Amino acid sequence: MALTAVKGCNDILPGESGRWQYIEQTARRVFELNGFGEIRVPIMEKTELFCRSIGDATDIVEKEMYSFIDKGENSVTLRPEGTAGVMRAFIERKLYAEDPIAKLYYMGPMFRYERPQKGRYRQFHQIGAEITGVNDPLADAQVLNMLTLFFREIGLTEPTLQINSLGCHECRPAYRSTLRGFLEERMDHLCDDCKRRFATNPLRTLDCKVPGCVEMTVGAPSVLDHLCSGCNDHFSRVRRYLDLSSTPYSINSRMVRGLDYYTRTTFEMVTGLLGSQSAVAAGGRYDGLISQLGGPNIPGIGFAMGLERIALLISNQEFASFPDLFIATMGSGERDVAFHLMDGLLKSGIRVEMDYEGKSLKSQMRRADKLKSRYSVVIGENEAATGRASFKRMSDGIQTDIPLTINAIQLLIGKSQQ
RNA sequence: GUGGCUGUGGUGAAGCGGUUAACACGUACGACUGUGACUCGUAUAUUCGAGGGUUCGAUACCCUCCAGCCACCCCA
Repeated sequence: MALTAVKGCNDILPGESGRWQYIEQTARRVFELNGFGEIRVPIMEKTELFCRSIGDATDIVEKEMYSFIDKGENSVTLRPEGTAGVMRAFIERKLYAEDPIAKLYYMGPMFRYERPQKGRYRQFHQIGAEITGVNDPLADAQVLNMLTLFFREIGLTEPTLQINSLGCHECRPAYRSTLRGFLEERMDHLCDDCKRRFATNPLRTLDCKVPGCVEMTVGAPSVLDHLCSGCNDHFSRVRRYLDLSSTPYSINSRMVRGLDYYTRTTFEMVTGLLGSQSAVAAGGRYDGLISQLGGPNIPGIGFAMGLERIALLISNQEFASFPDLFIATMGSGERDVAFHLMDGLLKSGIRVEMDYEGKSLKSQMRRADKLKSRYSVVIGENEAATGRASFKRMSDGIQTDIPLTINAIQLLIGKSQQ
């Protein structure tokens, strides 16, 4: 194969795109119901934006970014996630000036230079939502309820909500050193990865899969026991609101984030059905991000969900649609008649296919069958002359003789539609 | 970046040193010269991911590369 797609980049073919449209439409409906408006931002940003928001020391920034120098010698990067660009726009376009409370959603491709595997690609797609300007845990709860509603609407009960609190800039550093102290004593028993994590991100040792590490961290101090009173109060109110709305969740005090900007509430929708990619949606609060990017001191909370992963979870559902009518023709003069008829029917919203190339009637009928057309009609000399034709219902072969007019056809097709 | 597995037509695959590269599905056309599905017929890989090597001979054995999948790291 001479020309192939870039590694880890996929084509979504017509047979599959219906599934994607369904996910996107459901998200739009649920998010807009909750008062969110779509924001469309570039898929490319200055590299610096991601370094400053996601964090210089994260894996995303250190090794996964698609960055390059453009002809103006600026370093630009294909966005590895959506929040940074949305917040950049929020600040740059001064959306906060009119209303500090913004509820925004976005969808589109993201890019990370990783080895592809199940449910993870170099170009992947996310749908995300953000609320700015609300400190109150009500915002956290609304976001979580909306996410839960989305999965219910999409027909999935499997992913379950897990929540945690990572504390704030006050209490997290203290917890970090407490945890380090705990780990230091067990250093010798930790795996090599965890020894490295000890330095870079000690919280990550808590969800290491190596049995030895799991064993060693059994009695590890929990973030939730080390929250400051503000964070503690915030987290308990989030839980209260979730209980109030009967939103199912579980607390996972070992849940960690890969991006630096998260504070307080973090959450994931997790599933056991996607191999090692368990998270189908994830997010959290990011109270310091906007000011860190040079904007006003406004809090935020949001999430992103992975379209590929959701598409895998609903891959058993069917989304195909079929023609209402297939017009077969006998000669070139009749094809003119058929084309004119097709045009009129299309303009009145009836989905029609016809033969394009003057094939045999047999071939045309086979095609009508293959396309799963509901009806077919043959237009020959007779029909063209009399203006009447037999419309065949493909499911049972029953033919109905009606005039070749838009109205009559509309009536026939509309009638059996219900 | 690391590891494991796999690469035969549009698809699923058999073949494992000498075959017309089996079979099935799909696709196209036909059997009815005005009607699909079922049935039947015909066609559909000069070539086995690419390049080397071993051999009289390699799709098969060896090496290198490439690609895909899955896993690790990390993550949606």
